[in-house]
Amino acid sequence: MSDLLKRLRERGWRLTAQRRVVAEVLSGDHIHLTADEVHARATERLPEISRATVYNTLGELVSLGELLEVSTDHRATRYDPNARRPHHHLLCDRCGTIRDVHPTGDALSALPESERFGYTVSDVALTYRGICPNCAA
Amino acid sequence: MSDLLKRLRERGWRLTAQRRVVAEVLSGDHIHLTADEVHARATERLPEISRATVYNTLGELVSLGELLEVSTDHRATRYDPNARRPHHHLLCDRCGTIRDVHPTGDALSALPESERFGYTVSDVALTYRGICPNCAA
DNA sequence: CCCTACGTTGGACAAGGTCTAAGTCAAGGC
DNA sequence: GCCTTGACTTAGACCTTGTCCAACGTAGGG
Repeated sequence: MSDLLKRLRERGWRLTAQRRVVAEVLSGDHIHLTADEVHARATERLPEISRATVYNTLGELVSLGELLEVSTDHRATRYDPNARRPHHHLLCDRCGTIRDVHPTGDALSALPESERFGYTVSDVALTYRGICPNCAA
Repeated sequence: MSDLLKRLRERGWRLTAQRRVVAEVLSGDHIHLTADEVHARATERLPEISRATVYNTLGELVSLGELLEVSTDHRATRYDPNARRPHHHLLCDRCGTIRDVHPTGDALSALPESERFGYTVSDVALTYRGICPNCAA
């Protein structure tokens, strides 16, 4: 959080109340909010913050590599603040809850050259699906 | 295709011209159309077919397990007719082209019990990202 | 303390998808 | 073959998610 803001300042970010609030709302583990949820929580602390600013800020954080976009299904994109540590996701099919997980092995190297079709492969996303203990009960 | 229609009849599907056309449009390998693309191609063969019917039919095929939804980013969901053979996807970040790929190993078993958080895990989706040879040139 | 370029705002707009009420038609029964 | 009926289709309104813009506000260098 403070770390994040510091890094952003060093990269020429102007530090506004809105950006601070968005960064605060996103801090923590296993946080995967939609843009609207970020906006709702930000509004609690800074009532006048606009949707456009939330989208702008999220977009900037994504291109700076501080935030990860997670698109699970065709609904709203979620944002994952845990972008600096590589990880994958475990998604509950019923309630949509997401957990960060760390499978064994390296998924990237599991794709043989013959299956790359000439692509330059740079990244891989793994999403496990299932039912969380809460929904199973 | 004919196989597909036969399976659907056996499951009580009423066989209409619209459903036939949607099934036809989707047949083939490495096909990953958006709902709108399906609608456009279906319209060539059956001009009056409506968007709602295309969405309905796609949704039904997905719940019958004949079609796979692929949501790559926040843009339109794509539909993959290759649902009966397990496979994963390789996506071009620039133009959005998707290829079906078959990595080595079993991604499902790569998630240790300690990383399952009590979830009943049933499925895993792997999406490789990169640049396709066309866009690289 | 001022200036100015960067940031924020609200509202209009666009794309993707869902819903509904009214009309149509596949297919089983005669 | 023809009727009947409930499943299917239709057009269009509507919703959600996300983008764009022109006018306004302000962080931070000088």
